[in-house]
Amino acid sequence: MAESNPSTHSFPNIELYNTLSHQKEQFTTVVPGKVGMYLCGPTVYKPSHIGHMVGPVIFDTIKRHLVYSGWEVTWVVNITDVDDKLIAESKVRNMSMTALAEEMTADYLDNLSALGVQGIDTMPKATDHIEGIVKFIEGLVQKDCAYPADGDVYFDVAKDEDYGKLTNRSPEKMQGEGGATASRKRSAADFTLWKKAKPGEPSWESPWGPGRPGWHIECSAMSEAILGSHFDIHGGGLDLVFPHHENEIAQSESLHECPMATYWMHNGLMQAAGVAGKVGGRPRDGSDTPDDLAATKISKSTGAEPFKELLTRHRPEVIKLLLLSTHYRSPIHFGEEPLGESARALEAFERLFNRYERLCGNSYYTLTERNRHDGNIAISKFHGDIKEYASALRNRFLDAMDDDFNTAIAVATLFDLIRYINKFIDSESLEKKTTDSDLETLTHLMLLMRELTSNLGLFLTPPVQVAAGTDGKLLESLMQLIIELRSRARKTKDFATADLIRDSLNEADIQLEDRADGTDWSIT
RNA sequence: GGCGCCGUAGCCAAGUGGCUAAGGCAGCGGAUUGCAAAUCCGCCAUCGUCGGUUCGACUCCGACCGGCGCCUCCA
Repeated sequence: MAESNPSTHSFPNIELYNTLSHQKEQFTTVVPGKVGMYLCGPTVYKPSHIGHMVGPVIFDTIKRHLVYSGWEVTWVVNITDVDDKLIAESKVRNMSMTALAEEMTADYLDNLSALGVQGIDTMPKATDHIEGIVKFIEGLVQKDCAYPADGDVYFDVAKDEDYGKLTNRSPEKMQGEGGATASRKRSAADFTLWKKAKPGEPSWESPWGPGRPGWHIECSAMSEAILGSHFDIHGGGLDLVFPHHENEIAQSESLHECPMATYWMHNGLMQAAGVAGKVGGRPRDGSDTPDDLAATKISKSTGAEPFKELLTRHRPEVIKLLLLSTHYRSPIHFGEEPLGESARALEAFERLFNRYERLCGNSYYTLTERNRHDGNIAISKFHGDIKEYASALRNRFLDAMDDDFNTAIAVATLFDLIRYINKFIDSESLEKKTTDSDLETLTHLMLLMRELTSNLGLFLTPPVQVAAGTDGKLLESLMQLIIELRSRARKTKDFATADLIRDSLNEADIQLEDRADGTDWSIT
């Protein structure tokens, strides 16, 4: 039982890729046994699209794996609720910035909830931390790392010796924001910490007059307030590496004189598939022009559809499986075609879950989600070849996750497990006769599956029924009737009628599956 | 122009200096089925091109070709 005491825990070796060092590093935490993790969240001025969901899904899985492995994790995702874009959009929609932010935050939360992203511990809003932000800027001004200019405050890049270390840039080579602020800045690379308010704009009092925070400062101030001046993991999309994270490092490390985060993790960006669902790369043949193959980043400017619209066509689980089938640092090939493939792949899991439920009477979704420690113990409940297989498969899965959270390999092992369990059911003819011992083994195998799918954050809750309520009952009884009639036809070898029924249902997207013990139906 | 990533089967996508280069989708053959569906078994790649390093490279280096991202708001 000493194992349950964090101070005596032995933690697995985890390696993760650090953008700062451009290589994989062994994971160690600032405070033993505890992990502080900060992910840059959305600016809430428009409904979120698929791109906004990548980070949360991936980091939810990362948190799951760390918690599963014994760490105590605090995960922070910020909400940027004050910003130029919010001000502009609230004018267009003739509403207050606060109301707009609340509406879009609610949209964001709905989407996270649909995707089963459950691990976020706190979601600080920038407007709740103005005081801390002002103090942060004051500290920088006092240390002469920043200077006020006509109501604005700028970070002085020249005072930060290692500015650019995250992205290998030097201030001299950068063009900077330019425009109206250029004349007030000492260097083009200097960036805004505090922005003077124009008449009518939302503003807060400060030593430099009324204004609002610049883009980067909130993350520095809020991460410090919640996680401390040096925490473990800072994450975000690859598009945030520069300038956002570079500037966060500059601010925080100039003020605190310690590393801001030990590990900087960045996820790949969504790519909209080009023609024929292709991603790009080398030309395939003379007929393919590069333009036809081009994949491009999905973003607000390319008119990505709101996530909620996507959810009307695709179940959250399908989207999640697609996201996890690619390594998090790679670009993700996204579109209707890949989503369709993901949906077909997903069915293999759900058919097995249904099969298990038919045999054992238990829903897969009620099975216990084990942690790593309990999973280690549970492996000993298998015997012989099955034990060998289960143990090897589980190790393959865990090795992949320990190696920079390689969910692509982890998912692949799951497909192997599906085949293995189906084979077990087939070879023992469990559909025809079962013994207690067989069912016990089957349940242990399914518990292993459960342990691993929950680690990824997959199949947490039963799929929402397409037809619910009274309509569902009506449909159910109609289907029972139709199946009964077809069954009678089959018994009298009237296959023409039986096939007519099945084909007609097929055209209505209802699929029948005949089994020894009856006929199942499902909506495709 | 500067910084960085990538190019693996029809499509998607892992991976390794040398045993059989994961897995998914699609396809083909077989078992099973009244026929299907599902399930199981089997088949399906020499890793953009050209050089170099090496006993040996798809994996390391170089050049070239092609794609993508960042340098401006962006998850």
